[in-house]
Amino acid sequence: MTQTSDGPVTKLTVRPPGRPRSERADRAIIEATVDLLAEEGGVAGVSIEAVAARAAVGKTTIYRRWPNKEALIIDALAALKEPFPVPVGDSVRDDLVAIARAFMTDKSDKKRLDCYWSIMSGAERYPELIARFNREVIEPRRDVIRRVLRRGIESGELRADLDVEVTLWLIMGAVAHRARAWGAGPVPDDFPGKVIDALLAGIGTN
Amino acid sequence: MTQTSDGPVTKLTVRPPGRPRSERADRAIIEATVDLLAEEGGVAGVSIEAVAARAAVGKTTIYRRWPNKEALIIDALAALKEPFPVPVGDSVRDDLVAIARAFMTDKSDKKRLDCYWSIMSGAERYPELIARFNREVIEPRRDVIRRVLRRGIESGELRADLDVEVTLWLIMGAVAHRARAWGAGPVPDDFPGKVIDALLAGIGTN
Amino acid sequence: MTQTSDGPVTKLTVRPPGRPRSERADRAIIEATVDLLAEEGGVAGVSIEAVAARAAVGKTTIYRRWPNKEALIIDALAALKEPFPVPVGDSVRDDLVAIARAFMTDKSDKKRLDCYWSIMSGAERYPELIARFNREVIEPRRDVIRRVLRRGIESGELRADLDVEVTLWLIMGAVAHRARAWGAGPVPDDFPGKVIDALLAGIGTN
Amino acid sequence: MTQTSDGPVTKLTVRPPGRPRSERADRAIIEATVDLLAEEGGVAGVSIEAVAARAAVGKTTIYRRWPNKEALIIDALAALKEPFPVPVGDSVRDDLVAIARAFMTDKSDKKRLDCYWSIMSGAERYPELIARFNREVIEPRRDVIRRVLRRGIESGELRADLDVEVTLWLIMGAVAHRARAWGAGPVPDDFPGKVIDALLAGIGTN
DNA sequence: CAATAATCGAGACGGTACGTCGCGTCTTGGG
DNA sequence: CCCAAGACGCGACGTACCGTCTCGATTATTG
Repeated sequence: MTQTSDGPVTKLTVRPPGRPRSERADRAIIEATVDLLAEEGGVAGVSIEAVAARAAVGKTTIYRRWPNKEALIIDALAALKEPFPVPVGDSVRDDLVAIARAFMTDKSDKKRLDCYWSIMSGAERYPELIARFNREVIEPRRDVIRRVLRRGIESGELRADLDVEVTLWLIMGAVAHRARAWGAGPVPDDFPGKVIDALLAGIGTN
Repeated sequence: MTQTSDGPVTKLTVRPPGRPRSERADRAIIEATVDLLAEEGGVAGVSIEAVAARAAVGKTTIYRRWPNKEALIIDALAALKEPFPVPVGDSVRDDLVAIARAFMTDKSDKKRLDCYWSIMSGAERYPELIARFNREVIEPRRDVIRRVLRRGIESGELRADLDVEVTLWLIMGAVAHRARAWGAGPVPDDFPGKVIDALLAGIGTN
Repeated sequence: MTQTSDGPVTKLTVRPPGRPRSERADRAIIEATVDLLAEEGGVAGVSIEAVAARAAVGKTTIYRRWPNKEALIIDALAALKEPFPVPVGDSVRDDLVAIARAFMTDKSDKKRLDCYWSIMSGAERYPELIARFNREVIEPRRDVIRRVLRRGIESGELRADLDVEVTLWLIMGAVAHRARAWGAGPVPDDFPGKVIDALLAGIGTN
Repeated sequence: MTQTSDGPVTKLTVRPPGRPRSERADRAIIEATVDLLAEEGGVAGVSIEAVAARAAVGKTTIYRRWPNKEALIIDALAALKEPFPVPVGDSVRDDLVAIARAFMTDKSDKKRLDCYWSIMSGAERYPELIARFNREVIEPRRDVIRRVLRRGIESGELRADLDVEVTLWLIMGAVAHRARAWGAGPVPDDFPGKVIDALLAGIGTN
């Protein structure tokens, strides 16, 4: 820190010497990575070489920023992450349906959904990736459901003795598994509603 | 079935000419495949090269039997597959809990469960694999639940207007997702019971 | 040595197990190397990648045979080496002229001459290369001149007190330097004769 | 020639605006280049990167002065170039021997000789370099020999029908080739004398 | 003295080649 | 005909330099 400044210091980080890293390259690399992740359908389909080619960037430029493919994809993930609003509708039931529907079809574009599952596929080869993905993308969304459930308990719409975590697994599990559609065809439009209603009413006779 | 033929039985199956394939190799390959699938935690971790090395077998010996990795793993899967009995207990509730518990922890060893999830992870890189896996391993187990649910409807233990398929997704989803335990730690012993009870009673206040 | 043979052993080397190395690849690689050496005009112009591409061969196949570029070029050199006949003409003078002319223009194709100088260029970056080149290609040719000179001394055509090595440097030096034609244009046809004649007669007045 | 101007002399050269180029950098770069040329033993061993590192200078500082490596080395060469006096001794023979010896061992240090051959090695990868080197360093020295030869012809010490150019190739070739000493060890002290004497007397028996 | 302008070192840029690894396939001699 | 061994062509890996291109900082001269 070479400044002898007086007054409130505002510059907390000094720019390092030399040519600064190109933000254009940053963006191009992340975009190329996300595109390949969605198109190739899996972490394995994303090669640094392909990313470099598509981003019109030298491999060096990628390796200067990320030590390996996993790290690159983790950061590309961040580009997918975006705040998921807590819905506050008239009823908890409608909110849960809305969340389920959003999660299954993702209101944003197809690319994002493709990436989600591409990442889940690669899974265990890239444990750090899956961990961060859960922490930064999945868990926030689980938390949204958690809040709605707690609101429901307080408002009396849901049972007071509800086990929130168990309910979370029921909702997330049904939604995520069905969305994956392992050979079961596209998700019917009324599926989210049916799931939540079944869950609310229970399947037992009293 | 290679028979050693005794007595007057006419030869129904002719042994092909040349050296017969080594059954020792067959077993070693399948075992190595299953081990790798469980250990490496993913289809990608299973390379023909690695299987051959672990089975102490030439790569040719593998490729003579299976056209590709996918086919090999499918057959290795069969080694894991075993009949899943339809439980007929005193109550449908107990049966469902038993099924859920069995599915999550699997009666047999850890290896089997690891393989299940390794395969699910591989996902769309190996569509044929996942398809056959669903058909031969998953669907039979879903069918067991289906039967129990139908029995519950008939016996009056479950609601008459129950949507069986939706219920299936709820049970299977919760169970499978939780078993995968994406960072959530080991499955508590009472989890299956809690899930089924929550589902039976419903989470809404009538 | 696993053979229990009787009689005179002829098989001195047993073929190693596995698929034998492709002689076609051997040839293609050497040829591609020589071509590139001649065309690109320098060791630096020969890249393993380019050799592999031109020979329609994987890089692995090259690296399996040679540890690095230097080693490859050394062996490619051997393909250029071919016996240089000791001329036995009517006079030592004519023989020397013939040798000089052959060395400058090389009776074989242009490619060989290009390679010679390409190798000499790379020189110090590849000391082992230049050493072997001298030993296997240059020195044999020097030896041819040496023999002719000795014959001349015996026959009385050359001075008895001739220093053979010094004479060698004179002949080889003039020839090689002029052939290199550092900006001096193509070698005139009568140059070899002029050099040898000047050398024979001496430049001094008695 | 940057003059510091004194007295009434009108300014003939105007110092350009802005920060003047560092003469320290100039010197450091040239010195580093010469050192690398001698040490690495070849044009290829001289990389701008290496020069910049050794001169403790930014690469920009080099590229601002010279458009490419070739140009840099050409200028570095100039630092080596120094007038080569035409010897006028008692006899042409002694003069030739002196020149030959000087050329082989070079009065100045080892570094200079190393550079000479490093440059000659680089050859056709750097045609402009070799051309200028010949023009500015080699040819002047050839010219010195040329003058001595002409003087010898006039004085009757050398044959009147002498082909000066051919003789030049003989002397320069022997000297240069032997100095390069491709594996032939250090140059014996009496080599120059022997070469010139052999050339003067001729190797033939009249 | 402030403005101007070319310099400086540092280091990122796109690119090419390196030598290595693992893939799935092919091709041997021997059992 | 099977088996092991291992070479084949291929493609991606991560590294090292290359020559070029910005940067902020420095250092002279000029208005």
